[in-house]
Amino acid sequence: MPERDEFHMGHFETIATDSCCGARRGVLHTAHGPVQTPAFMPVGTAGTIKGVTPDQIEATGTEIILANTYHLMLRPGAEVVERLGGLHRFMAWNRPILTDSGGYQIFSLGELTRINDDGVEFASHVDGARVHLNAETATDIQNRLGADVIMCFDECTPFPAQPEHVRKAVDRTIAWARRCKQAHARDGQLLFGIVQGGIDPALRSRCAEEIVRIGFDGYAIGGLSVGEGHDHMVRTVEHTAALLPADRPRYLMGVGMPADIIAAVRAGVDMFDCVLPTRNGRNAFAFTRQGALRFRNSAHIDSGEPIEADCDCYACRHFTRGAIRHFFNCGEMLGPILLSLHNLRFYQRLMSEIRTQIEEGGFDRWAAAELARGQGVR
RNA sequence: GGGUCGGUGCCCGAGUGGCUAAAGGGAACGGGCUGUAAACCCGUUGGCGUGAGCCUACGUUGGUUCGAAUCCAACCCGGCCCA
Repeated sequence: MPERDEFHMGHFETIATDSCCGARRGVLHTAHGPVQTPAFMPVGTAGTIKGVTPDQIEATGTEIILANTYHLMLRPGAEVVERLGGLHRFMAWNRPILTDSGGYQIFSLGELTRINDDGVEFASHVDGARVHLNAETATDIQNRLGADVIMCFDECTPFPAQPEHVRKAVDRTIAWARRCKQAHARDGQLLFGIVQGGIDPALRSRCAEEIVRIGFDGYAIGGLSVGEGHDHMVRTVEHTAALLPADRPRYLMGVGMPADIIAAVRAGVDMFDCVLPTRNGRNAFAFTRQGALRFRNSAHIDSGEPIEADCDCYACRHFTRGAIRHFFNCGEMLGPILLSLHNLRFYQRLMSEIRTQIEEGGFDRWAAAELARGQGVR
C-alpha cells in the first residue's frame, strides 16, 4: 500500500516553467515508462492507431497512445483483451497507454444513448444491443484492460447545450468521479478526474473544485472542442487549468488543432490527444508549418517536392507530393498511411519544439508569434 | 445483302410526347473533419445573366405535333443472328 501511494505521489515532476505564462515542462512517470510533457497522444480507439504499425508510431516520437473503453468493450470485449495478455500486448505497444472511459461516446453517439444518474445505456452502434456503462463498469473494464492511465467516467456535453443540461452533466460527472475513485482497484495505474461545465466559468469552477477535492493522479478538462470554437475553448481552458493543482498533470481532452494546443500549453496544459493527425491524414489533409495541404487537389499532380521541406518523417524522406496525390486519387491505402505518418510526426515535432522552448525560456514569445502567424498551426 | 437490337451530358446508364438542362452511378473539381459510428461526409460539374430568364444539347437530316430525347422517314455508325 505505501508503495502505491509513493507511486501516485511522485508520478509527475516539473522540470521547467515559463515565467511569462502557465506553460510547464514536465515528466509523467507511468508503469511503462516516462512521458515527456507537454505530450501529444495519438488516438487508437479500437486498439490500433489506424493505418500505422507500433514501430512506425514510435518513429514519430510518440511516447503514449490512447485506446477506448466503449469500443474495446463492444469488440473484442475486456475479457478477450485480458486473456490475450492485456492491452499493451494486444496493441503490441510496450510503452504508456491511456484509456478513455467512454464518456465521450455519450456525446459522439448522442442519439444512441439514454442517460440517467446511474450511467448510460447505449444502443451498440455495431448491432444495436443494449450496452450499459457506468462509473463502476467503466472503471472495472479499464482496470482489466490494464492501461497506465485511466479516466473517470464523465458526461461530455455538446455545444451549444441548455444550461440545465450542462449543470446536470457537471453534477453527474462529480458523483461518478467519486464512484470511479472508489471502484478503482489496480495498482500502478493512474486515475485521472475530468472537469466538465461547457463554457460556463461558474460551472467549470464548481466542477474543478469538487473533482480536486476528491483527489486524482491527474486532471483532465473535457467537454471542449465540441463546436464552441477556438476563442471560447481557450478562455475556458485558461479559466479551468488555473484551478487545477500545479503538482499534477493537466490533460485537455480531444484537442486539437496546433493553434489550440499552443494556446492550451500557455494556459498550463501538459497532455493532449486528438484524432486530427490520423483522421485528417486518412482524408488527404496534411499539416505543415506553411499551412494545410489537401492531397486530392490537382495542384499537386506533378509536384516533385516532399510534403514538407524540412520534415524527417518516412513519407517526406521517400515520396513526392505527386506520388502521394496519385495514391489518394487511386484509392491506394498507402496515401492514408503516409499522411497519417507525416501528420503524427508533424504533431510530435511541434510538441518537441514546445518542450524545447519552455526549457529555454522562450516559449511565451514563440507561442505568441506562432499564434499570430496563424497558418500552419491553426 | 437480309433480319434484329441499339446510338443520351467527360464515361456508364435511366427516361419512350409536356412536370427534362435530362434520374442514378462513376470520374473530375472543391470543401469539411478536434477524448474516432469517419481510408468518411458534404457541395459543384453545358453556356450567358445578379435574377425572372435566354441560348445550345439526347447519332445526322427532314417530318408529325400547340409541344419531341421520346412518334414517323431516310441516312450514318455499332452489336448480334441469317445468307
